[in-house]
Amino acid sequence: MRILVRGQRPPGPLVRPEKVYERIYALVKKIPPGKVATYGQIAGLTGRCTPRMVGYAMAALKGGQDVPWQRVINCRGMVSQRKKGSGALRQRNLLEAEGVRFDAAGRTDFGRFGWRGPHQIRKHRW
DNA sequence: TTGTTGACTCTGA
DNA sequence: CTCAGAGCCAACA
Repeated sequence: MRILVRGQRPPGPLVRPEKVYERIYALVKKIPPGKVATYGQIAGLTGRCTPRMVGYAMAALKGGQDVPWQRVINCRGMVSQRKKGSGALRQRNLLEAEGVRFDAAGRTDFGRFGWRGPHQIRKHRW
């Protein structure tokens, strides 16, 4: 029996990439202002998808799609650094404008700003 | 076709 | 607490 590890995809076929992106974007749109979700959280809610793919979907976003990409951060509560560009700084500024606070180490408090999910999410479970 | 590269996360040391 | 290694897989050259 295969052990399910967070950060890795559950067994079973992946849905088509386009569908995955659509699902991811639809989910991200549900995150209310002032709240943040993690890549892994979105991946888990999307199903059959990995956190990396969520990050890739965010990176593939083009302007004018009305997706609040800034509300997706990594599992450590920090804004993920980009390889290129200054997107991370912009993301942090947008979040702070929504009321999300970061400590001196650049981390936010999931207890206060973490999104609970569309209805009920099962934390630490796929 | 094959390599390489990420806006990730987990485990173990 | 930090750090490295492994696993993941779509996009790109």
